[in-house]
Amino acid sequence: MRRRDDKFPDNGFEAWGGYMQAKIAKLEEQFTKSAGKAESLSHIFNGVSIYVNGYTVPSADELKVLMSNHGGIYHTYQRSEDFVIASNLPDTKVKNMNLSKIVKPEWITDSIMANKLLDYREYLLYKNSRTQQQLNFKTKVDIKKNGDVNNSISNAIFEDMKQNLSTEKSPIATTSSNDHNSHMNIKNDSNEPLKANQKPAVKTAVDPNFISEFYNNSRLHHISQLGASFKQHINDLRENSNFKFPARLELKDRIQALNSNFSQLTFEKGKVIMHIDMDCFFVSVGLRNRPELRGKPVAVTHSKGGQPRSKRPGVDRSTEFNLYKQKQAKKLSKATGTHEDEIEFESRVDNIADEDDKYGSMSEIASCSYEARAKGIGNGMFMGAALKLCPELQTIPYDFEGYKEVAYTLYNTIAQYTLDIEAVSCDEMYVDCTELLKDMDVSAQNFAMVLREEIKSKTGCPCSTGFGGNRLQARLATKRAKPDGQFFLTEDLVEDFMFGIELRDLPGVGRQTAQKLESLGHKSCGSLQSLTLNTLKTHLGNKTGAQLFDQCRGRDLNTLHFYTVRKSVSAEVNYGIRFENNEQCYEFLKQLSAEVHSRLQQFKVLGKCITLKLMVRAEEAPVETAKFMGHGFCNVINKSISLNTATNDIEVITREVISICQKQNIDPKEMRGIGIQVTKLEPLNSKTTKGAISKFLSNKLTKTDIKNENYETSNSKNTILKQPRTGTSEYKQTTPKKEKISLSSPKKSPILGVTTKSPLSKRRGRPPKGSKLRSTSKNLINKFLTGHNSVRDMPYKDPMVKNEIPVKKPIEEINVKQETKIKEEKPKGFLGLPWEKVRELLRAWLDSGQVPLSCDTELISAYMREMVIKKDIEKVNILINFLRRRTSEIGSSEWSEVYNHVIQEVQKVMIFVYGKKMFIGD
DNA sequence: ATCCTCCCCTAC
DNA sequence: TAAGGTAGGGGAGGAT
Repeated sequence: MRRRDDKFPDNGFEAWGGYMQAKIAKLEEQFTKSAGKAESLSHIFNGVSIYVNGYTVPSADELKVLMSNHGGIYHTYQRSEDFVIASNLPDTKVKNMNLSKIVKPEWITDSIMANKLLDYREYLLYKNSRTQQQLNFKTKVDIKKNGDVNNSISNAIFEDMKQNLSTEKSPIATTSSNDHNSHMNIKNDSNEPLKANQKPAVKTAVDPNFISEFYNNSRLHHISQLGASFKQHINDLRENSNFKFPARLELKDRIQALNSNFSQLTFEKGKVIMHIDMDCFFVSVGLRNRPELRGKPVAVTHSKGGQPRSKRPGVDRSTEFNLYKQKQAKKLSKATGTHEDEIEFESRVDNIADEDDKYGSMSEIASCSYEARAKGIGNGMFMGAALKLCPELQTIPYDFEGYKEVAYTLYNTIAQYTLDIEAVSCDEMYVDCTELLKDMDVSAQNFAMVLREEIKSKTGCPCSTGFGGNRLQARLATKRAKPDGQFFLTEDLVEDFMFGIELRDLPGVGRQTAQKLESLGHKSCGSLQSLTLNTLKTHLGNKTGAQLFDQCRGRDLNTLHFYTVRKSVSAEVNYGIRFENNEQCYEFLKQLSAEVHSRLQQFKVLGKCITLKLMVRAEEAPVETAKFMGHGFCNVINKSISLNTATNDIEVITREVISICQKQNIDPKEMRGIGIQVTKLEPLNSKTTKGAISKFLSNKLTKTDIKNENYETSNSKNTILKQPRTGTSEYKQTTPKKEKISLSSPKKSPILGVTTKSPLSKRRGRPPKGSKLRSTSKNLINKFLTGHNSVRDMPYKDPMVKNEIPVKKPIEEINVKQETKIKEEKPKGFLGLPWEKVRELLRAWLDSGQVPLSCDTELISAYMREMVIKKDIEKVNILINFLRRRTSEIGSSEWSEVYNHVIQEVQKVMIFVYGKKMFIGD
């Protein structure tokens, strides 16, 4: 079934062929290096992809089987089942496989490459069907002239195809019924041959490959994905690190070579938090190899510049723009009490000319240089408006590969020295430098200087850093430092500094909040300080109000999060959505579901809640949108469905979203945007490792334990949630009986991924008012508890307590005993404590100078287990580090046993929840 | 009270 | 032409 093109590289398309040849040569090299077998790579174009050395890459299905036989996960690119290729297998594993049939993961690790290959395949498809035709060589010239092969390839090919196609019917459409043909991406609505003077219709979401092409070009998509990948990157680095940083030595050398002494800086609370951010990231990356543009106003955008276009029929920009403005005015008047007509505000659609005007471009500016900013241009602004402000504005294209490269360099540079990093986005992070600076015994100033220099020399891009005693201060300091600078917001500066900060510059204060605050008469932090906490809460809500109250004083209680856990997975497309009928809409939902499914797999999660987001043209809005293929002025509909069991099943997702969509009863012609979101996530591993865990737990739970009544049941299925009652009878007394869930209303454990819809809420509750924690207890923790804060006084926060959990009997387990009653007892008061209290408590316990009681150890273990289950493992990590340090300082065997026990307990749950152990340094 | 759902806001 | 994504926090208001 597979055909083969043995004329490679293509002789009629040198620039492109040459480019591909180089790429493929590189692949070959990698292949040869790892396998030692390959001789050449060439192409087939049967809709499958590349093949190696005369051996075909297996089909998607074959590859799936092959990979999974070796314990790997198969990946596709472009969401088209026929295009490969990547696995998550380690090299060694791949080497042991039949390599001549497998494509190594690193061959194609980037989407650009995948796209080029896809393009190439398309081209070959195309060429093959037109063997008699000579290609137009104009594209070659264009490529040369442009000098930017990477970015002109697709367009060049496409242009070429269009030109050739315009004289006859699409060759692809005629070749066969093979649906790979659809990759041609040339839409011909009428299915009639295109006339010579007819242009092919534009691509919309109806095109089978639309999603991948759109995502390829979407800056926001790239930013989002890349940002998320760094959160994961930091997680991974932390997990695999021994937290020793040999590079610090060399860094210290460089600092000492500076031979400059700075005074010791003091930051609030002795913390040194650094915020680091690349300066106009996209532009800087683009300027690396465009030195001639340095110092000029430059913007990164899709638009090539002010070439006026002819008007699309039906476009009515002013009507649409007015709708945006009205909506904004309405919102503001509601928020501020001012009359709609009296509100003045700036809108993004101000200053946009008509489509056929030279200032009419509605291409968004992703990033612009400081020279451009000086003229009033800003990120997110439309190109038309920007050109009005600065007609000499230079534009440069996106370079997503470059962003990735620079971002990785940035992260890996910092990660050499510390892993106390919170990734914010691909070009921005917070770093807790407290330990680092102390350990290296260097000044923050020197450290910043050398670090920034290193980043600049490695990436060719400038960055700025800000230092402060908390994340807010560090962030504001960075803003002050920009561009290409550093700033230290020391303790003594905070008050004055904050006074002058504009509210809009506070993180979390966006357009809406800023305008609301302005309507209250406040523009700066200094002025907002005159408002009371309650006033703020009244106007902005409890949390936001309190946050703002702190923020305008330079306070920030939020700590850095070094370890992040994803809470939702989604994919949406709000561009190019134009359906003729419901079938097209459902087909798109199917494809988008596939995208979401693929992401769920990628992140190894299942979800229980599926939300469909629809953007529908508002009745008053013109049918033809102001922005080409944009969504225009829309109403947004969000509808969600909660499943009984978490899933990542593509069929289920597709079925549910289509079902939701049908219920909305929307004219498909009016759809302008579609998104699918999956929430209430659970780790995929909790299901797959269930068997192993159970086994582990059964082994762990010896008969003696059971006899000793440490557990009230012999069934071990849910011991993960159970708190062993180690010895004392105190727990029994304190467990309020009425909280026991009777067997007659079976509830399932959420951690096993089989929670029914309701129990989460049901099983929560306060302890009965009268219930007292054993105040007579001799154990220290309880003394501490009672002495410090009576449990009843604590904000009793979701203790996740179940006293009794009926065990769901796995269907596959026939031998399981029938007694499914499990009793769970938890030291509720302790588990209800806020984390800070626990830390305090832990410290008090460790400093008590006494021999630890096992019941105290259990309390701590139980708390940490719950934290892991709640996926709050960052805190667990901190507590464990603290515990390790202190127990090793104490040095007694009892305390080290305490530590070991806690670790063991935590790891058990970690494996259960995350599928792997937590990294714990030594 | 405490939840859930839908919606808004913010950030990059 | 143009590529208006994605995740998280939080609030309003109804259901329980």
